[in-house]
Amino acid sequence: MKHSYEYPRAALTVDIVVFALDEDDLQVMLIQRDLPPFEGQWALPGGFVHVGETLDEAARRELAEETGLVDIYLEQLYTFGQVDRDPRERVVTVAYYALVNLAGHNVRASTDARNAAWFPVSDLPPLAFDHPQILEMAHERLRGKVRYQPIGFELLPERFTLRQLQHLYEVILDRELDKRNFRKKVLAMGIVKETGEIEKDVAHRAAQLYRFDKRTYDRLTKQGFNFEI
Amino acid sequence: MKHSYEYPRAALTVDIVVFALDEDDLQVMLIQRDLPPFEGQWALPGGFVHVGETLDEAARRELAEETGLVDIYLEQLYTFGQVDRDPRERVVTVAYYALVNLAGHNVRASTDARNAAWFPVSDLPPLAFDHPQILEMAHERLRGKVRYQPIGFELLPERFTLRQLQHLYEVILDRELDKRNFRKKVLAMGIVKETGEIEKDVAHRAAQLYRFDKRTYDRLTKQGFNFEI
DNA sequence: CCAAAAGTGTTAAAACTACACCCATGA
DNA sequence: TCATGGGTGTAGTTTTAACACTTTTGG
Repeated sequence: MKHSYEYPRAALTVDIVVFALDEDDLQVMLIQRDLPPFEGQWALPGGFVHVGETLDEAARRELAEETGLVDIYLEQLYTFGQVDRDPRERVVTVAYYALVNLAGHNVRASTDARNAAWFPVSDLPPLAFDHPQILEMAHERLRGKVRYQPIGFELLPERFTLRQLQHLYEVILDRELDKRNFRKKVLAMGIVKETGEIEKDVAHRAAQLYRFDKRTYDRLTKQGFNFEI
Repeated sequence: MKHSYEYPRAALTVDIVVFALDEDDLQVMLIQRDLPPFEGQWALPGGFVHVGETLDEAARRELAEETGLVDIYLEQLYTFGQVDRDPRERVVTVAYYALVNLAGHNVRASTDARNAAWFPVSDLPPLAFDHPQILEMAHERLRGKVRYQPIGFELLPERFTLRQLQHLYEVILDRELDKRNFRKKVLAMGIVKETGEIEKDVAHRAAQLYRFDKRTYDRLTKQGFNFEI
């Protein structure tokens, strides 16, 4: 207890909503708590911000420590400061959301005796603290953001089929899209490029593999473009 | 110095970017600092978050204390946590932005021996801390948000002319809009309603006064509508 | 040869853009 | 009567939405 201040101070934490996409669903990574409060319950990965690190650094550090995820897309979401959101004391948390492609990252199933697991956003266990609210806001932000920035690509492997891309949008936006119109739109925009390769080991006609063309995207973004699908 | 913790803690503040609209410009309210660091320089209104209040409450309280503004549109922007953003010690700030209509609010010119004043965003004085960065992000958010939510109405008096509304969009988006197309679009959307009243004391034909129709807006928002102008 | 997904065009409706003149008012 | 901004319509273009069949491949 060597650190004293004239006025009481809130503790500062970060919490991260990590999204990934599997065959059918948008998934979220949760950690099973091994300490009170909410011992045994599921919660978002996160932890205290050190006094010598930025908020982004804290989020990446906690993510690495608790889930093993590194080098992923990460963006600040919102800061939650309800007075009683933590039963122990005043804790303000800066929430982040992150996007990963399941193929490219090995997720540690368990770390520090903690249990980490993926859950579909449509079927979540009870969550600790105000984490349901944080998760809901992250999901809404993802739905909104995907309309005017192609961040969705972060959820796919480097090479992907147009079907995968369409599926991604259908899952995030929660509605069906017309295949022909979707392809027309995406190809006309020029933000994906053919790789010349095709899918392997599928029990039907193999699809072309595409990659995200960041150069074209960056150019379009500066002019302010609309990614409505 | 009675408040002790096991680990060092960052101080937590709020800062608010208050936008208003005058005849020609988008304006921002600034406060002249009367204490070091940056004594005498202009800065965003803001201050420390008390341990017993939420972040929103802190922002509204500081705004009332420093500028006299109450009951205005206020929304959280982003949390800034660079380690060295305050030269004294680690300070994390939760930034907000606010929108006011100049007609409806009396702004205290000076409070607590502080000096408060409006500056056009296009011509700002040097600012303390990382406040230029905060202000830039707030401006960008306003530009972006105005495209899919009619928050711009907060900058106008309750009754306004379509010319005023168009001018607002022109200032925020920083480009000229076609008068006929603008009117067509706004009226077709149905989010403004005629009041039957007309402007007074103008040296030309008096314009119809309209008011924002929040009911229609709320209905449209739920269906996810597009306010691109 | 069957199942499963890939791939491909057209048409009608809606939305958008560009553009110019007369009107009402107060000074 | 003049200066100032208010108010109005149309036509060409672009964008969007709806819609079904053939092709390829592996099992």
